[in-house]
Amino acid sequence: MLDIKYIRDNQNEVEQALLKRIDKKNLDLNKILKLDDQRREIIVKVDELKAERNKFSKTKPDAKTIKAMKKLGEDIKVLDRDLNSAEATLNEVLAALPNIPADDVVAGGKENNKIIKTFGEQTKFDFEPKNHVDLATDLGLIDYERAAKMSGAGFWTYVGDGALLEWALLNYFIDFHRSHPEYRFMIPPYMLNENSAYISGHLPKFKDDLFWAEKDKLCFNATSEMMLGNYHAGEMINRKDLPLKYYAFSTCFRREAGAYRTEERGMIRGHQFNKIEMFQFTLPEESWAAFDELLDYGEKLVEGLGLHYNTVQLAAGDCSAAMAKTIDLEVWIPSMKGYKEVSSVSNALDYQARRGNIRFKDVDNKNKFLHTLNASGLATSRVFPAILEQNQQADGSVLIPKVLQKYMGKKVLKK
RNA sequence: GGAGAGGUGGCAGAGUGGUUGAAUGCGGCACCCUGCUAAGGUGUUAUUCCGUUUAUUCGGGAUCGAGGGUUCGAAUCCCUCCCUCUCCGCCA
Repeated sequence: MLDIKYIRDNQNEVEQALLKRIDKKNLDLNKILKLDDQRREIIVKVDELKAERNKFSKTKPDAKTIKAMKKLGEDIKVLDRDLNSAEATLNEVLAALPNIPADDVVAGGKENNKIIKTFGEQTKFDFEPKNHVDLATDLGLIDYERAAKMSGAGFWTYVGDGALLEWALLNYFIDFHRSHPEYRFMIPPYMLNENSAYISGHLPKFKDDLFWAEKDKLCFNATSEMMLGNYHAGEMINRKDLPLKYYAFSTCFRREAGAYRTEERGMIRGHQFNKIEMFQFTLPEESWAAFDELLDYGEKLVEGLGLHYNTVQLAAGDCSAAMAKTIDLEVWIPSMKGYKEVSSVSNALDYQARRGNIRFKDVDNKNKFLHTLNASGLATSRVFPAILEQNQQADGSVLIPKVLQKYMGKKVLKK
């Protein structure tokens, strides 16, 4: 959520910045400011009437005044209703506006994304490489068929060494984060209520992409970012307690309605996957340094596995709406001849904090919104296939990355 | 799921229809005093919106879990919902 006052005072700058990420035809700040004018007009009127009423409500009024006040009360009620609907309308259009992109974020969509770092190189095979679905099936790591039988397409079951590899990855991630003790480990609930999903910015936009427990009005989290962002919602954080750094494990659930393409079968895009998420609540002046830290940690995690990946700075139009800047880590999947996101490092500035009303008392004694950042650290569902495909051998076996060997008690996955 | 109790300022805790944004205590902050200083005194101490001013200020509105209602007037009465606690039931 952007600050209406800021838009009021900086209409041109806001407009220019937003045009980097959305189409002119979808942007009408004049309409928003007009709604704001209407809102404030009503406030002035209704406040005047209420002041009048309050004058007489301090003591017992006489019969004549009571009659007059009754009329006044009715007028107030009407104006209050007008005000409520004016505010609701304004909020709706305001909430639909995306965040203002950071200065160094270029305009345009996906086509303007830029690789800013490459680690390793594309694997050269002197044999016909398999895709990860065949590898996982042949090695007995993943059972797609029985998972589909139990739960439907888009689910899979980790089996034997497959389950151990998944577990090893999570342990590797967690051990890495444990070496930074200022980060606290969290295991949040995996279901959340509508209000929380709204605050995290996933409602109303992603309503159809979430799984719902209709009867209980709860949805399954699609990323623990939804939970971590809400963790301090409505709170006033002590300045000296900032930054607050967390990493959380959660299983994530996504309907991925209509998202399937044949090349994305297997584990690339599923209804359920595991992820460790990093999250920070910071002082405004410190959020870009925090961003660099999160990016560094994400990169180290992928590099530790020895996987070839690119660091990609997203153009404004490709960042999700709440984010001022996003850098993706994309790992090489040989069979797809493409790179798939394993981590997304983002700074929301005060956009999420405003929505969730998360503030701190600053040195000037004013309450201000803090900044929120998140980054995967990491999602296993893209790393797992990358390991299988990048590390496969001519005989169909797969070398286990060195850092995972101690969790698995072996160095190779074979039949 | 049933029955009961409760949700008030940073915390504890008064307040059951009218100068109550809210007593009192604790905590915080500022100043003062004091040669027994981990003491004493005085003052101050919520958020947010609108208007005005824009270094500052001033005027007004709203907020006692949330939303609605009754009333000239609601922290206080009524309804719905959420949450906490106690007891009972259920518990793959």
